[in-house]
Formats: sequence, C-alpha cells, structure tokens
Amino acid sequence: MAQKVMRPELLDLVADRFKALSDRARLSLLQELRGGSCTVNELVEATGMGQANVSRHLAILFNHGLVSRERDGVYVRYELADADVLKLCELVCGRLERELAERKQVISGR
Amino acid sequence: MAQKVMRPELLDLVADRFKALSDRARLSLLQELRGGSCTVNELVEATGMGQANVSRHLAILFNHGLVSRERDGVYVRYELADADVLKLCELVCGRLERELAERKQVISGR
DNA sequence: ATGGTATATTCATACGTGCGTATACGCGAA
DNA sequence: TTCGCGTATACGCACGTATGAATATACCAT
Repeated sequence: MAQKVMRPELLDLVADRFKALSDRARLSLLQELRGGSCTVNELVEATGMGQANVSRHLAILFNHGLVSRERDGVYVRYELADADVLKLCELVCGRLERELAERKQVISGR
Repeated sequence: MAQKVMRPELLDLVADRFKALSDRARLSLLQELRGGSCTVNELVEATGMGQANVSRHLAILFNHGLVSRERDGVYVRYELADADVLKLCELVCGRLERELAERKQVISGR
C-alpha cells in the first residue's frame, strides 16, 4: 500500500514505462542482456532483427533508464540498468505461467 | 533468476500484458479500483472518461485477468483481480520516484 | 411485453508505433 | 585527412490503438 492517490502526471510516466516494456523486440533485447553486456551488432546477430531496429529499440530502453550504455572504441556496449527490470518481467511471467497451468487443468479436467 | 531462456511465444504474452498496463486510462481505472469494487458508471464519474471508453478499457483489463467482474442486477461491479497488479505498479512507481528525486538533486545541486 | 437504465459493441477517424531502406554520425587506423 | 566500420537517425509506409457518437444488448420494474 503505497500512496493512496497518484497524480495524473505520474500516471502518464508509469504508462510510458510499461509501454517501453510492451514490445516483443525490446523484451528480447533485455533477455539477451541478461547474459551480460552486448554490442549492438551482437544483439543484431542474437535476435535476427535489423540493425536500425535494434539501435532504435535500445535508444528507447536507454531513455527509460532500463539499460545503460558505454562507448568502447568503435563499439557501444549496452547492459541492463539494474535488477528491477527483471523483477518486473518475472512478476509478469509468474502470473502467466500460473494462468497457463490453470488453463491446462481446465482443458484436461473436462 | 528464473529460467535462462524465454520462449518467443511467452515473450509475446509478456509484451501483451505490459501493453495492457501501458495506457493512462487503464491505469487510472486500476487506481480507482484500489478503493474497492466499482460499477462502470462510478468509474465514469470518477475518471471523467466517456462510458464507452470505460467499458472498453475494462474489457481489456478483464481479458488480461487484471480485473474480475460480477453482475449485480443491472450493474456490473469490477474489482482488482489480485495484488500482483499493484505490485507491478508500485515497482514502477518506486523507480520513477527515485529517478525524480535524483533529477531534483542534480538540478538543485548545480 | 414495454419502458427505462446500465453496460457493451460498432463505426469512423485521428493518432501512435514498428519496420526497412537509405543516409548521417562517431571513432580508430593508416 | 581519408577510409572503413559500428552505430544512430530521417523518411515513408503499413498497421495498431484510443476515442466519441451512435447503436445494440442485458437486466429489472411495472
């Protein structure tokens, strides 16, 4: 139970943060980064996405503070900003897995 | 640290779940529901949104299992499905508040 | 069944978003 | 500086989504 009322402006910020996470491409980038920092090209190869696309999505994640970046000569290395990002994903995953399990029960139970 | 690899299909489900939460209108509905179950019209009055809009967004939240509903005569009462929804929002809010605090420090510190 | 109220859905429209292609930028080597 | 490579951005297009107005549906009372 945090604060009772949330200011509308904060509501927009929260919505934007969720929006940043509401894309398959960005989630797969975050997942790849769980294994450690990556360059853009490494992520291009790992995900099969186009280079421009990867760069764009990384910029979005960066602007939302979900990843950090650091120049390494010609390369730019991206990495997860912190563990909160994964906590969010795991909360959602946990729910989904429970729901899928329930659905299986219903199907096999009839 | 849950599973190492996430199947692409699950990734889409997660993205969809986040997408359901990535809208100001839906978040304000969830916030109103923190005070207990509400009818559609109560939510219309509380949020100032149009009736059709409220009904649509509630349907989306319902389809994602974020709220439950129950007929009460002519009315339909909606309520939060469980506490996980709020946990998600609070995780994001916590981050945002920390970020805003840091930003204030930077501004006032120069 | 009829009327009235609460809720859901349809339709048209405006806006946002993701993508590929092409191009610009940044950095190091020669 | 000029070249090559890695990364970022601009443009155009196709698709998705949120919205209000109008309409349909569900329920209760009479």
